[in-house]
Amino acid sequence: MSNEKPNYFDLVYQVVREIPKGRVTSYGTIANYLGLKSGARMVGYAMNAAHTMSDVPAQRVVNRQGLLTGKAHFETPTKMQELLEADGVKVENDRVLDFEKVFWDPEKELDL
DNA sequence: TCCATGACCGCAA
DNA sequence: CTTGCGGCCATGG
Repeated sequence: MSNEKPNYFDLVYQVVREIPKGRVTSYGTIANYLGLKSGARMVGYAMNAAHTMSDVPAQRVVNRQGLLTGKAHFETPTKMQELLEADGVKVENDRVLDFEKVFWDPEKELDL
C-alpha cells in the first residue's frame, strides 16, 4: 500500500536546513517551493515543532515583511535576533535589515 | 469524532 | 491608501 504520507513538516525542515548562513527566507516562499501555495500557515506551524530539532535554523525564517514574527516562540524573545546577528544578518526593531539582499530564494539559488 | 486555532499570504472592496 | 476574509495542513481538547 502506498504509505505516501507527505509530511510537509519534514519537507519544510529540509528546505530550512539548506538556508545558507547570513540569509533568510519567508514562509510563503518555502510553501510555494514545496507546492503549498497558500499553506504558509502550516510552514510556520512546522517551525513551532522545529523547536525540538537542532538542525532547523528557524531564526532564518521570517514573514513576508521580514518581521521576526516567531521571535516570541524562541527560548527568549530576543534569541531569534541574536541568532540572526550571529549569522551576519542585522536586525532592527524586530525587523531584518536589507531583507531583500539577505533574502534567499530556493527556486533561484537552490534550483539547480 | 467534531470544533477551533496557528511563527502566514494573497486578493478584493 | 487601508481593512477584512478565505485557504492550506496539522495538532489539541
